Amino acid sequence: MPRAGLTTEKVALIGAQLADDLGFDRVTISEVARRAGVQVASLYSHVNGSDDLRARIALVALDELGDRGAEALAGRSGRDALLALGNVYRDYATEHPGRYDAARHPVTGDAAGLRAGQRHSDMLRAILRGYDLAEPDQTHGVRLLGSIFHGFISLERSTSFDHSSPSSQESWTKILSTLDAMLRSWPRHG
Amino acid sequence: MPRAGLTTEKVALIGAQLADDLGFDRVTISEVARRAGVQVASLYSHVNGSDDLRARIALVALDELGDRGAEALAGRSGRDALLALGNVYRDYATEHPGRYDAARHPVTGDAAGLRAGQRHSDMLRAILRGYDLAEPDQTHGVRLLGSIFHGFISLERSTSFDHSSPSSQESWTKILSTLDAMLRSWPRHG
DNA sequence: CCATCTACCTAATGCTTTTAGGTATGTCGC
DNA sequence: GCGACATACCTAAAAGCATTAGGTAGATGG
Repeated sequence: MPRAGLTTEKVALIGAQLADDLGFDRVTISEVARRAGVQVASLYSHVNGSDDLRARIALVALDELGDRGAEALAGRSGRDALLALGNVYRDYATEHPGRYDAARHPVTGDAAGLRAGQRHSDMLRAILRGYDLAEPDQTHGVRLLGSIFHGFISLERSTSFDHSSPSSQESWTKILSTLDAMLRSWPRHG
Repeated sequence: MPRAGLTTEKVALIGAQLADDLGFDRVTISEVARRAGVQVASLYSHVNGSDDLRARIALVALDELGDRGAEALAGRSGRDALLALGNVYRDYATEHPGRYDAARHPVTGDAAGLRAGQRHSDMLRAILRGYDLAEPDQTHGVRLLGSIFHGFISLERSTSFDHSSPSSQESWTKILSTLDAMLRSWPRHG
């Protein structure tokens, strides 16, 4: 029997695929082993148990999202940047629902997780450079952006918006436009 | 041995308590049985397996949240209503983190779940009566409200906002004020 | 007080997680 | 090529959770 040649990274990727297929909360070491063509116990050389596997899937997702976000933000600012990053998150959640859930999973205390999270808040802050916000309003703005992005995507995915008019897409567009207007006129609402 | 006198409702409440103690994703039929002082198999007379238990916990949370929301909205309108309902959600998430997660759990296809969800979107729509929004903007507004409420609470609870200035509370206040302003000036954004 | 209902039980099966310790495969220095 | 090492993978076993089948006993109502 030829060996599978697994690494920690490959195990995490198989887990990410599994999350997209079955849902993040249905990810199991056993199923990863099955898909890798390997005995269950063998995975414990690569991953430190079930929680560690989930944390590594989260990291995969955060990194992929970070890469897409960075590319989307390059050369854009203001409203364009806002729409571009929002769509990156939303499209990623559609394409990779399991990975998106993983990314929203609290990665408590992990250094790599903190760094990945930092990267995302840095991107949000970069968007705000196109608006005229000084601290502490800039931080409030980062939190507002994060709340709307993740809140909308979460509600949309829980099918709360389904089967009703206007379409979810219309609301998304309208909300981001309103958010843009809000950020532009922020100082006046002090 | 005196019998425990369980009902489906009591099992769901024990599950809800368990969710708050250990986390919603750590809720297990075995642990509920342990806390109820009953054999595991006995729970299957009250609950239709693990997924059904989780769905019933979600329903407990949605109902409790609905009751608190209805009370908070009584006699308030506009900005007051907005702040009151927002604080209901946020405080509930702080007091009952496991139940809050349960409430955000998609309850697919259940009639009671749909009804409970409807109640919450009705409350959001009631808030918007204090602002001057005609359809389809009213629906957009409901979705914006839901996104910000749940998005902020979710991010705040994943500790993304910890250990930094300004405080999470300041951002919450500021964001709700901004939201109020967004809704008041909505028509002008055509 | 007898019949009925049902809350609760024991027993058994199968799945997942995790640890302990052994085997064999790939690689590197000589 | 050939020992020697690292480690990817294995078997085995123990423990926990989910679920089903079928039986027992405590409450309820006529």
